[in-house]
Amino acid sequence: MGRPSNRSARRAQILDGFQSALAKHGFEKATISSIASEAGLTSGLIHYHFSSKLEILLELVTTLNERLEARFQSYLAKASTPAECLVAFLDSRLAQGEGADPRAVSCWVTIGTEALRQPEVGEVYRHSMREQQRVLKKLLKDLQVRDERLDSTAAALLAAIEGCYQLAAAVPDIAPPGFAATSVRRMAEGLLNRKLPS
Amino acid sequence: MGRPSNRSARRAQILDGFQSALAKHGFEKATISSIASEAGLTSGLIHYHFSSKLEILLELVTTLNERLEARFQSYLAKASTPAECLVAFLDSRLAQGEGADPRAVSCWVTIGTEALRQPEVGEVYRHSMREQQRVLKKLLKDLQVRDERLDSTAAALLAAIEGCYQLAAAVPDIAPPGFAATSVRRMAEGLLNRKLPS
Amino acid sequence: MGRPSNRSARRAQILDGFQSALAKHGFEKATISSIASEAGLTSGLIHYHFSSKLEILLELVTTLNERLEARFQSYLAKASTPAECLVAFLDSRLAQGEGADPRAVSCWVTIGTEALRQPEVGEVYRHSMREQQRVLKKLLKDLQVRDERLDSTAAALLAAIEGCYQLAAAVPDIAPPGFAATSVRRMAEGLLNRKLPS
Amino acid sequence: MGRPSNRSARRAQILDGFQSALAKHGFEKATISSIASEAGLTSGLIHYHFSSKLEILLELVTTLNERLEARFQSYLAKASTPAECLVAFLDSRLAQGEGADPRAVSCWVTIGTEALRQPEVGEVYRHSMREQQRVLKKLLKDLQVRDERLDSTAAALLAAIEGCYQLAAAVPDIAPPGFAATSVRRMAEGLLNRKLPS
DNA sequence: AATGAATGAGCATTCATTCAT
DNA sequence: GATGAATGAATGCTCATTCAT
Repeated sequence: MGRPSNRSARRAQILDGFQSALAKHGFEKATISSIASEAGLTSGLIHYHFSSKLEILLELVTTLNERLEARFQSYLAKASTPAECLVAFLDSRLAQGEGADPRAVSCWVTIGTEALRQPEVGEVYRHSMREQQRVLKKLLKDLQVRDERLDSTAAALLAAIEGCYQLAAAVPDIAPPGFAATSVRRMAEGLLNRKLPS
Repeated sequence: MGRPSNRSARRAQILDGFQSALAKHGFEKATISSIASEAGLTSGLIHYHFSSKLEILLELVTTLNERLEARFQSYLAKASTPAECLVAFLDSRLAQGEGADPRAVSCWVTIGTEALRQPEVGEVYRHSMREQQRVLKKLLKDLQVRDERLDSTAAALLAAIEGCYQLAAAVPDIAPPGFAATSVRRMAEGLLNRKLPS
Repeated sequence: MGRPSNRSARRAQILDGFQSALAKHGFEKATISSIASEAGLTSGLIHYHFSSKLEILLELVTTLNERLEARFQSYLAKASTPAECLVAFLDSRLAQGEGADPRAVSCWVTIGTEALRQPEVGEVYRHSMREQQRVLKKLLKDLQVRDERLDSTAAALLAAIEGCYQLAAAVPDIAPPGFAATSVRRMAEGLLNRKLPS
Repeated sequence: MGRPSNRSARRAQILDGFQSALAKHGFEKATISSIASEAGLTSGLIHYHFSSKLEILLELVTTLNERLEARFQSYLAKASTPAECLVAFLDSRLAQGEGADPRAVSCWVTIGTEALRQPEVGEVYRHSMREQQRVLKKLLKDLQVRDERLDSTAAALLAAIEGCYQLAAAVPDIAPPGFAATSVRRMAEGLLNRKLPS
């Protein structure tokens, strides 16, 4: 009956190689053969599993989103009050330690820029940001944030998070490691005009 | 005797074409010929005035920094208290209206990603961020921020600004235009634990 | 499994095309596409098998050296006395007939000039000349040449050979074809102050 | 009446810059602007005085030939016997000391290779070699060399000289400096089957 | 005479993608 | 599934030459 399919394992392997190449070289310079070599495969095989470089990028966005969501759920498990839930969201994005992934941060920053050029990347990036905004708005609503402020408050938090990614990737020594989670919590306090649990 | 030099005018013209190409296509795809065509010049001339594409990028960073600094000085002229000075800094980066330049924001986001790959871009980008941090720390010190918090507070504000740039460029309709200045001021209030003038 | 490699055959084919292009146009003007067209291949393929034009040149030097050495060994097989061995060396470099290769001579003259500019070419060219000098010195020593004269005698013979190449390539009708082997043998006699077998 | 013409001085200055550039970079890479910069002039001026790079090269050949001829005449002034005249010829080409010019040697080697490609360079190079052969044949005839050997003997001496140039330029340490004049005299002795004065 | 801007063709090299095996 | 050869378009950069001043 032929050999068993290893399709999904190979695709994961390629995604992993792609992340390394993307973090190191950026999208344009993450050549198929650099991806292959990071993944320990030959270049011809990449196109057997993915029809184009863009398709790999799009799948990576999905993967990264799923990982973030999983991390959020795991933080959420320990939260009970609405304030703790918001902090869980922020921490799932910014806390150091288990689940933190500098390579993924680098990739995400790169994807964010690529979103400016490639319509399809823009689409999935915007979808991701809007989905996060939707989640945040629900959390903020539970914290009694007024409706007309929900959009901009959520957007501001997302901006702060993305900005922390950018700084972490590009100027890592501008502040002590781990400053991001604390600082964004404080910034959230400013936006909400109330204290949040630490 | 001899033909008069138009070097600096041409370089400015090329920089302008480069900004357009960079904002539209990103660094790799901002080809010399696309830069030339945006600038209304021939491609050979680009390399007559700049020795490499990288050199154009580096000069653009300088130019953008100078423009930001000039905008800051103009806002500063209307500020008197330390709190107003801080707001002047934030507004010079984020306010809509005179001096706001969406194309420059797009370029800056792209430069920030390019800083992850090209050492020389990384160097000037980090220099720019550290210089802004230095300025911010002085402003924060005047607002009685404790010394051990200066670094991370300044870094957090820079992160928020960079994040707003990213969102403005990639997901412009995530919040009403102009939300950034207001939101970052509120986030600053959270970091400082005090009100700021609007 | 997988497509069988034709790497070494292709590399040989490219080397052959390179020799033609080099002999006709010189190094700078032996463009990748002229090499490809001499070899009956497409230009992209050249860079699939060689990382740079320089690498092709360096490999050609190796090839030419090996061919000369092989020709020398074949002449040597018929030699018995030390004098005959020396003549075998000279003939392997200069005799017409089997193994003579005007195109290779042209290439070698070009390589000799390229050795003046490109450090890596200079290195392999000098290595080749020194190796030949080493061999010659051994032959000369067997002919009782005094130690303090070995270096300059060997160098003089090499100069005479290289000069014959240059003349053969650039002014072919300055003397009857085949004059070189005889003349250099006579010049060797002057250097050694003794007769050599013809 | 305008300013006085400096045409010939400028041409000489350009020729000098060209020699430096040619010796350093070879013909193809001796760019107009490198010539200009070696000459301390601006690039536009080169084409005011010479219509093309090739024209500069051709003029350089003339200049080098004239210099060699002058050196020969100065050596000849001290010669009386036919043998001394031949030695004067060889020494004018190879002796160290006054009039020796390593840069010119480098240029000549380069010109000799360029002669293989560019018809016009080939023409003047061959003309130069044939003219030298003509002179040599006269000198050899005075030494009683048989007519049927004149061509090849003269060619062999020219080959030895050109080969010494090549080695001096490309492998300078292959033999002690100044070995060339002595060695070529000995080689001439082999060709003539008689002693020559030292 | 002299300067330096401008042109445009040409080059080595890269790379996503296709395809034969 | 897998390999690696092959293609061909694209790109940054170079440079002789021309020309306006």
